[in-house]
Amino acid sequence: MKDQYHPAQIEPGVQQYWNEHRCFEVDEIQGVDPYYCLTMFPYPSGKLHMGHVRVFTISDVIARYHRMQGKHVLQPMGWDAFGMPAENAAIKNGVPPAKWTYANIEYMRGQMDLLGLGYDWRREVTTCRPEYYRWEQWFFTKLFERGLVYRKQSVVNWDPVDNTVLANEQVIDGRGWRSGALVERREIPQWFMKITDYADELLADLDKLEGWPEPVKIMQRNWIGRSEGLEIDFAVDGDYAAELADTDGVLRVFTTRPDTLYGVTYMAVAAEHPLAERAAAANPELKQFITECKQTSAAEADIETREKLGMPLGIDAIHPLTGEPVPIWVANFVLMSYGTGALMAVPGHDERDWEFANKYRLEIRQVIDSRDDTVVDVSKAAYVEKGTTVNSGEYDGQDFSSAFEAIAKSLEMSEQAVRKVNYRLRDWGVSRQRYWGTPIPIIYCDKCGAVPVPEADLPVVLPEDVVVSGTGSPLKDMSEFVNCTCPVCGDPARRETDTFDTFFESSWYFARYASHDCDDAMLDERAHYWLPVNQYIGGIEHAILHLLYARFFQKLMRDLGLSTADEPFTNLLTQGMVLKDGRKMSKSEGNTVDPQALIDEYGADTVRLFMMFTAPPEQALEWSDDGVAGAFRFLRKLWRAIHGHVSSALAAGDLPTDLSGEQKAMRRKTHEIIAKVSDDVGRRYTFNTAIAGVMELLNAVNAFEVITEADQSVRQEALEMAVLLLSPIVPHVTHELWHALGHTTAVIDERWPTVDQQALVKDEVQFVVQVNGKLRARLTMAAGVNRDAVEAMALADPNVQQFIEGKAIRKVIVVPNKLINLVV
RNA sequence: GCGAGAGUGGCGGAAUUGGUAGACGCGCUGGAUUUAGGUUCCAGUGGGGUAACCCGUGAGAGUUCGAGUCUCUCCUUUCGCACCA
Repeated sequence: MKDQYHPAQIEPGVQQYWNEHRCFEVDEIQGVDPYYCLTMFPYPSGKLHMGHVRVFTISDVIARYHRMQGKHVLQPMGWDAFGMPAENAAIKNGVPPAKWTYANIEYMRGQMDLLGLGYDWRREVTTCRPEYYRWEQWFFTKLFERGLVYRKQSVVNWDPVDNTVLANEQVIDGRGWRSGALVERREIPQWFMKITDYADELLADLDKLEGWPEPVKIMQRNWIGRSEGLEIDFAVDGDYAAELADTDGVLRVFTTRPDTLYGVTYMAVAAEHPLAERAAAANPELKQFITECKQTSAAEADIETREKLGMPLGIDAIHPLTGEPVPIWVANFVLMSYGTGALMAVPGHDERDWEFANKYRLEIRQVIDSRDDTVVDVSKAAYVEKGTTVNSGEYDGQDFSSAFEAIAKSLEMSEQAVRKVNYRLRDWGVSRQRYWGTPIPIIYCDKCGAVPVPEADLPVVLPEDVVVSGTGSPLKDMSEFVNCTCPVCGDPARRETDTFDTFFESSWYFARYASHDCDDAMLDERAHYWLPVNQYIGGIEHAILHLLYARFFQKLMRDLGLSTADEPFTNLLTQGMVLKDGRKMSKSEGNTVDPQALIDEYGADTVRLFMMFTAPPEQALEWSDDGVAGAFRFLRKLWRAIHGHVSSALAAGDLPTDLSGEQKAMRRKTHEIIAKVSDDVGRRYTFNTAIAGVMELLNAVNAFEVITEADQSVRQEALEMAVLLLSPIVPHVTHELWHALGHTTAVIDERWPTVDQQALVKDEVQFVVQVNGKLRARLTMAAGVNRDAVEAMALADPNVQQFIEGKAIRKVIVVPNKLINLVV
């Protein structure tokens, strides 16, 4: 054993050992306990950043820990390879996106290997390869046959100068990022998937996901946003049959509060609503207003944070119960994509409606009174609680549910309303007007319409040798791609040039790892062996979209008979970001730290240790150069301790049965730490406290004086345990140290240590004595001492006496083996 | 605007079930060894006070024998908001 720790001299050799012994290659062996540990696969952006290093290390530690538990562990890796950055790089450097992407993958894979990450590389999945995306094209055509996909008009950000669709990210302060032009919302036809058909199941199954963080489940519940209410039809005064053709000639709105129907004093529609368009045709001022309304990005956050503006259309709706005319307004906060793009406004009992009414001097009418003493004054603020109906004609004096029922029944009878379950969740628009993505496998024929590409003609291969200009997809100009024949009638036809949302690829890759090389089906029986994923790890930023889409796809794959699992991920760990100086590490902030330089300087183990020690995985991690140096120092200290131990003249044999007090204390510490670290790693995933525990153990070892062979044996045990407990986190150095401690086996093949309960037995405990909840003494007592004895000891303490002198003891609280509180 | 988190020494964090606030590490101070030092070792390190002790977990209230932990109000901040991945 070398007397100094030199990571550069050991890490390549250990990695070579893993490769030669194929340590991470796992097959579908029966009679073992499979464990599928998965990291969210990265976008190949160029080189690894600290966020990658963090999430990969967390996963690798979990995978290695479960391997030590005797599980048959699969940990695969792949590339979410389609996306905008490749197109941006192409515009900037003139390199085709494919070439850029493949080069990045090669480089990043090398970096992963340097970090000692234990992947089964045989299963690597790269989403931009036809072998991968052909199956999602196939899947899409199957869903088309089942009626789960459809095409409709939908809003995008339109750059009127570059004549191109922009992503929300490409809209900066309402302007196109390249042209600087004011962005408009524009409607174009796009493909949608009916995720709302699965809304109820996606909602209900959240309750089954016991291994998911509660906040993520809450966010998904709120995102799905199931609400029960009424869809109410308001007749419109005048002939608007054409504009309202979709809703049978009426203005249809959804409400969860039909009990407030008598409080409706205006209606509001979205700028894109046909009624608004119609009214604008005859009113230039209104037309101007609607144009301005549309001059924001399509992002909901932008729409919702704008100043609330509106204008009357000069059209009235007819109140379905009172027959009164109700003015219809266009308002910039009404979303065409939610509900029917129109709403009934009850300013007395809805905050947003109130603000709008207050601003435009619209009538505010109270129709709900409180059920307690609260004074309701709707001229001051909206009263949004459920209460008792007032000013509601024959429905007065009812509580929420009876008013709801009575009004619902009445309107159902007259066919002016239906009960409806509404979702905030919208169908998933999967079309992107971009080149670097999976071609949507659809052919447009003048005679036959939109026709899915037949299975025999799949994949629709994306041409990789292209020039990207930044003004729309190059596919549109490639006649050899666009021109084709209709698979139904054989007439000349045109191919769809839009590509899939990249969330499409990331919604099923976890399943493909199991069947990575299957070339005659999307998945095969191997998927049954591995799915569902036991542990999924990734950034909290994916809490809603990616995780919801992946859950949706799992259910679709199940319903197509490809998998049996209802849910894709049994346990989920969401990891926090890596910050520097309190800010997100990013190129634009100019505060990135290159992991490569750190690996070169300190070795992979130090980088891994720092990442795991500095913060618990769910929290944001603050970068610190000094912290990295500290992690390195700890590994050097461990190395030195073991070097000193094995260089001593004393032999370590079996542990003697008759131990001294110091030896017992050392062994107790060792086994307390095994118990703590096992809980921290296995149950709590608090790797930071696990490492702190091993640091404590090493401090105790260094303070433990070794004179006899028995001492040496006690120390041998402590050092072996430290090495085993750290081995998932710092696998290279522990591989070497395990050998140094005299073992011929590889540490990666060792089992996780178990606690010797005998070693934990304590003769004495420390009691905390409080007077009125304040610490006044600490007393050492025999373990298991009874309540009266504790009280007597506490009362006898001179410092305690000082505080209880002359006062009556009213109450005594004893927490066994821990604390006594005297209340005076 | 809506939804979900977070806030504890100079810094990262610990306190797992309402029970000793500050484990472990970084930094800093003093000392020893070496003096080539980004070496190692020892001691100290929340604030105030000679001390006994008092104060202290974003702010304010509340529940409790006891609150960093539970409840309410507020402030700050991070993430997501459907075309960033």
